[in-house]
Order: sequence, then C-alpha cells, then structure tokens
Amino acid sequence: MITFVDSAAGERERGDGPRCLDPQLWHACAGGMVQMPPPGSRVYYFPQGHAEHAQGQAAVDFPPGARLQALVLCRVAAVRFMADPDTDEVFAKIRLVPARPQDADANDAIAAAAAQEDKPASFAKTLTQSDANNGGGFSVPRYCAETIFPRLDYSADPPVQTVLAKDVHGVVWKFRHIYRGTPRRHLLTTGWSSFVNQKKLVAGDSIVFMRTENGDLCVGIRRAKKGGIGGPELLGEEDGGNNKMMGARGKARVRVRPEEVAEAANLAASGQPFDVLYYPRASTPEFCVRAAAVRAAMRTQWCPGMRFKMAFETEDSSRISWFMGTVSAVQVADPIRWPNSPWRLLQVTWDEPDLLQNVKR
Amino acid sequence: MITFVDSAAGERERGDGPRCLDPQLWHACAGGMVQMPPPGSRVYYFPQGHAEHAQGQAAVDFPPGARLQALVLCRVAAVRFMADPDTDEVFAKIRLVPARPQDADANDAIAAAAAQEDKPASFAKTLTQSDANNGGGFSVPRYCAETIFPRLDYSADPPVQTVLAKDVHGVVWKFRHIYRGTPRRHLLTTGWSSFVNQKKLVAGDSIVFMRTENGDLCVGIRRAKKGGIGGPELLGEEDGGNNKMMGARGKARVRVRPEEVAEAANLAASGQPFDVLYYPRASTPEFCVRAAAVRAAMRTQWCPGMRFKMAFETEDSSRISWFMGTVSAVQVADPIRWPNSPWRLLQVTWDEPDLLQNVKR
DNA sequence: ACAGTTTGTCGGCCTTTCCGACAAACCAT
DNA sequence: ATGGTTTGTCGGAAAGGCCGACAAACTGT
Repeated sequence: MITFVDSAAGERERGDGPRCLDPQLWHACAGGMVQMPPPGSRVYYFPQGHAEHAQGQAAVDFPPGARLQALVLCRVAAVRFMADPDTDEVFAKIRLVPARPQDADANDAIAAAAAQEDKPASFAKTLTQSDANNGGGFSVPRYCAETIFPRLDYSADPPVQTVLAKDVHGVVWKFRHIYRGTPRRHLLTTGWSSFVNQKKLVAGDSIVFMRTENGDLCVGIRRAKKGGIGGPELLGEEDGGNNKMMGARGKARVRVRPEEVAEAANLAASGQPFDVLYYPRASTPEFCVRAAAVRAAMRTQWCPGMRFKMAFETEDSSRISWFMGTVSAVQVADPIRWPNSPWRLLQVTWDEPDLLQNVKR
Repeated sequence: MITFVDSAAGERERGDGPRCLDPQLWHACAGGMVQMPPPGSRVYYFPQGHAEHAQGQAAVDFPPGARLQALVLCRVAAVRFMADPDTDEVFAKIRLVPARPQDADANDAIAAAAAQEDKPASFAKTLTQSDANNGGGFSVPRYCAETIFPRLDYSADPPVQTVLAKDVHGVVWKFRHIYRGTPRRHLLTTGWSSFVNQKKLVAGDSIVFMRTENGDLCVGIRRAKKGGIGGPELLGEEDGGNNKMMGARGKARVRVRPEEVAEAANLAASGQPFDVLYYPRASTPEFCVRAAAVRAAMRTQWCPGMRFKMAFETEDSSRISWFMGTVSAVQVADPIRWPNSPWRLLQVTWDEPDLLQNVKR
C-alpha cells in the first residue's frame, strides 16, 4: 500500500488495503445523528430503501419471478466502518442474517444506550470561499480551536503550534496553527493549501475535526451534496430514531451497484446471510431500521393532517434542531410490486416554506 | 512507525521499526569500495579497531583484568544492513562467532566474487551551494540523468517527467525532472527543496541515486564529514581489499558506545557470539577484516621506505583512483595493553602533499 | 592548447502564501 | 436595538521557487 503526499504532511500507520477505521472518527464524519445498529441487534431490511440507496435514477432490476419481501427482519452479524479510498466518504459494510420474529430481541435497547456514550468531541465547519480558494489559509472557529485542537501557548507572540491530524486512512496531515490578526483569530496556514488540493475540497464541503480519548486529532471530510454549492443551506440528515428525511438535490455517483441490491434482496428473501453497504451521507432514507423503531412506527395510524416533527443536525454538529410539518398525504409507493409494504411515502408540508420532502414510514 | 512528509512526496512500504534495507542501496550509500564479509566467511575481529570506531576521543574502558586478544578469528553468522532513522546513515549489524583456526575456510573467495556481481548502477553527487541553498533546484549531472533516471521523453518541449525515488526507509520522494535552459541541462525542481529541508542537507553532503534491477529509483545520503564543509576535497575512503586509510578530520557523533565495544571484546575473548555495529562511512579503519587478507598482509615484512599504494573512490563513485605513498615508520600502537598486536600503524608519506595518514597493518 | 560540452551561480520574474485591515455577521443582553 | 465578539474577504507584501543568461570548469583531442 501507499502513503502518498505532495506538498503536505502525511503519515501512515499500516500498509494494508481498504481497512476499517476508528468507529469514532467514522461517526464524526457520518454526522451526530447516524446511529449504527450494534452487532447482535435486530433490524428490518428494506429492499426498496436499499435500491434507492443504490441508484441515481436507474431502477434496480429485481428478478421478476422471485418472491421478495418488502421488509425482512435480520440480526446484525457485523458492522465494518470504512472510508472510500478516493473521496474519504465514510460508509459501513453491514452483515445481516435473516431472523425469525420469535428469536430473542435481547439487548437492542441496552446496546443503543451504550453506543450513545463516550462520543468524543468533534467539530464540523463548511468551507468558505476564503478557506477553499484564497491564499492557503483556513479560518478556525474559536470553539473548534479551543475545544478540539491541542492547547495553544498564548504566551508566545504570536502564539503558534504545529497541529497533526490523522485522516480516515491513517495518513497524518501537518498544519501550522497560529493565533494572530486584529482582531485575533485562529488560522491554519502552512499545510492547509495542500490538504485542500489533495483532498480536492471546494467551498461548500465540510471538514470535521475530532479529538480522540488519547488526545490525538483526526480530520474527516463531508463533501457537499452535488447540484449547487450555494443554494439554501438545508441538507438532508438522519432522523432521531423514528423518522427520516430525504434531501431533494442529490444525484451522487455510484456507490452501491444495482446488482448488489438485487443479490442482497434475494439472499434476504431466501433467509441467507448477506452484506449491504450503507452510505450515511447519501441523502436517502435508512434501509436497515431498528426492529423496535419499525414496530413503534407501525402502530401509529398515519393520516393527513397529523403534525410531524423531524430532527436534523446543524452544520457544525454542535446542536440538533427540528423541522415541524404536517402530513399532507399517505400513499403506498408501489402497490403492485411491493404489496403491503410499510415503505409508505408520507408527503409532508413543512412549516418553513421549502421543497416538498418525502419522508419514510 | 511513521512516514513523515512535509511539502514533499513520501510513501512508505511497511510500518515496522528499524528494519533492514535493500543491500544494494546500502552498498550504494556505503560507497563502492565497502565490501561486507558474506555470512559463513571468516574475519579477524580487532577490538582496537572497534574501539576507534566507537570513540570520538573518549577511550574505551577495557576491563583491566580481562584477558583480551588483539585479534580474534570469527565466523560471520549474519549481516543486517540498516540505516539510521534520523540521519539516513547506513550501518551494518554483524553477528560474529569466534572460531578456531582449524575450522573450514570454505567459501571465502567464492562468496567474495559472488558479492562483486550484479552491482546496480548508482551515481553520487556532492551538493553545490546552488543545489543546497538556492531556489530549490538540483543540477543533475548528465550521466546520472541518462543512466540512472527513468528515460525522459525528449520530444516534449520542454522534456519533463516526475521521478519517484525511495529512500533508505522506504519513503518515496517525488521530484520534477526537467531538461531545459541554454545550454540544456537536467534539473530537479519541484520536490527537491523539501527533500533538502527534511533531510537537512547542506552544501558538501552527497546524494546517491541508484537504479534497482526492476527499474525503481532509490536515493541515499552521505553526509559530509564534519569539521569544515569547504576544505580540500580528499575524503577518507576504504581500501581495495588489503589496506586502510583514515581521514584526519572526523569527530563524528556517537554511533557505537564504548560499553558495547568492551562487551564485544569480552565475549570475543571468551569465545561467545557477539554483535558489532559497523559504520562504513565513519572514517575509521575496518575492524572486521577477511581472514585471508589479514594473513596475506601479515606475511609482508613492512619496513620504512616501502612504496605504498592505496585505492580510494572518486566523488561520483564512478571510478577508483589510487594514492601512492611511502612507508615512513612502523610502530606498534600500544605495546603494553596489546602485546604482539598486528594493529600497527604504518606512517605513510603521500606523494600528494597532504595530511599525514595513518594506515592500518 | 583548443574547442566543445557540461554545470555552477546569478538576477529577474512569476506564483504562492502569509499578514493585518476592515467590515459583515453573529451573539448576548 | 445595541455593543461586543467572531470571522469572511481583501489587497499589500514577503517568500519561495522556476527560468534563461552567462561564464567557469571540465573533457577529449
């Protein structure tokens, strides 16, 4: 394997191929609202959702003859946290084993609570024009510099230090961190420019800094959704445990191939173990949803006029906000192919006048 | 382990610690005249020489009581080719097992001849002021560019290519190689500056380029001997198989600690296996000399007035030249501590009027 | 010794990037 | 609203580094 650096600081830990990365950095990159089902827990697998995850527009070609189910109860056998070698985009490889309903539901809730704990401090910033284009500098928000970066010695004039940050591949980047200007502000100078160039960052992309338990700094990337850098700021995000929102822009390049979806759906239907790739930032709904959450949602009789609350994350990952809306219609997506599918599309009218959003369940 | 790169190109193969490096690159860095005794061959180990290798001035503190021998016949058990992680200086860790004279002398000559073969093409250049200080460029001697570097496409205007060279640690450096100017000449531009900075090269240091059998390029470093960068060009080099010259400048930092020498000498005297570190560019005489060479030299009755010829290597490692001299005195170095030691210092007056040189044996 | 070739050094100029000034945006009262 | 704080953008300036010109050094005859 190869660590490759050019006009920059880089360091690599190991020399293996597409390896698993630190789950905490993975979560920091995925966004604070992504919660992966822990191994051993049970989820419902939605072939329809998997298909949406795979496609831009091209429909997945499910074999016509096969007896497919709209949702399959599975046990999570393993979750591998990974990152795209080229784009640094994080994704997970989830191994699912179809299960029978009467199987034990054991630790679902407990494990979920445990996963919530000890989440290390992280901070995300969307790159400005100046961060991405200008003379090789990055304006570090004060909060980020003070809580995520290593302590800076303010007695020096000007206060400067070298900051090392490991990316999702284990490559370490070296930045000069300086506190200067009038008024004073935190900046990354030397090293930033080549980071931007090598990661091919543009204004609108986000950068995530995370501090591990042992004090090391990590850096991740969240590419801007394609189809317009400027635009309104609303970006699709994951739900708070029950519901899901889907961004309207999107049209990402291929990450999951339709054949893989078809194969997974078939294996699921025939009760065999299978792997799925899950891209947490793909702006499509979850297709592996906690069994308990699905059952709770199914108990609700959704009908037009109901008020609807959906969580989303603010840009800097520091808080969680809510959108309010009203259910305007309830319709089954594709009654012919997927009879009795709870993969209903609720049409919601948001209080904030924005694009119509499709919300699952 | 760490690959560290800053404003440069770097790449690492493996992640282990002080590992062994490619023997051919090691030899290219050591200089064309260094010949390591192959495993299985026999050498005489000279504690006195080992001590000189270790010290700047500080004498090695041999335990007074111990019965030490001036030279110990040993079998070479293993040779590990290594490089200093900080300075890139090459050295070898030699495992020696004391042997009895009547043991087989087997393959000494054969192995030596074999070692001579398939030495890959390499080229060394001493850095000029312009190479080391000026606007980040390196003037590549035509011979080096044409025989060591990858083929350049001269049909382009100007002819340019990116050259990758792996250093002794497996880190790959990236250089822009261009053929331009009037008159035309080969230059390394982008990437060179940061190589100089990170390797802390100064005018007077040498850089070694080597081409491996499979066509890959390697780069090594030979630091200038300390105590004056400018000065006369004569640098101490190894002998042609029989004799040894010792540079007068030197005073290098510690590489071998006196305790290690004392321990090795004791183990040698008591017939136990031991390790020695050998720095081929330390400007001290060999202290592990082929058994056959020692016996040949011992048969000669050295006396004042004898003519003396000693090989040395030219700066670019392309040729071997000879110094002629006359033996002016024969004296045993330290008759009290080392009775009957052949570690005599012949005093030689060189034909070229230079500093007096001490020559072993 | 001479002519041809090779390469070390220099000044010019272009690019990169570091810097404070300023003001817009943001926040807390 | 208002004042204090934070941070995005800009133009100036310094540094880095690429270039050909020129001449010194070297080579072979």
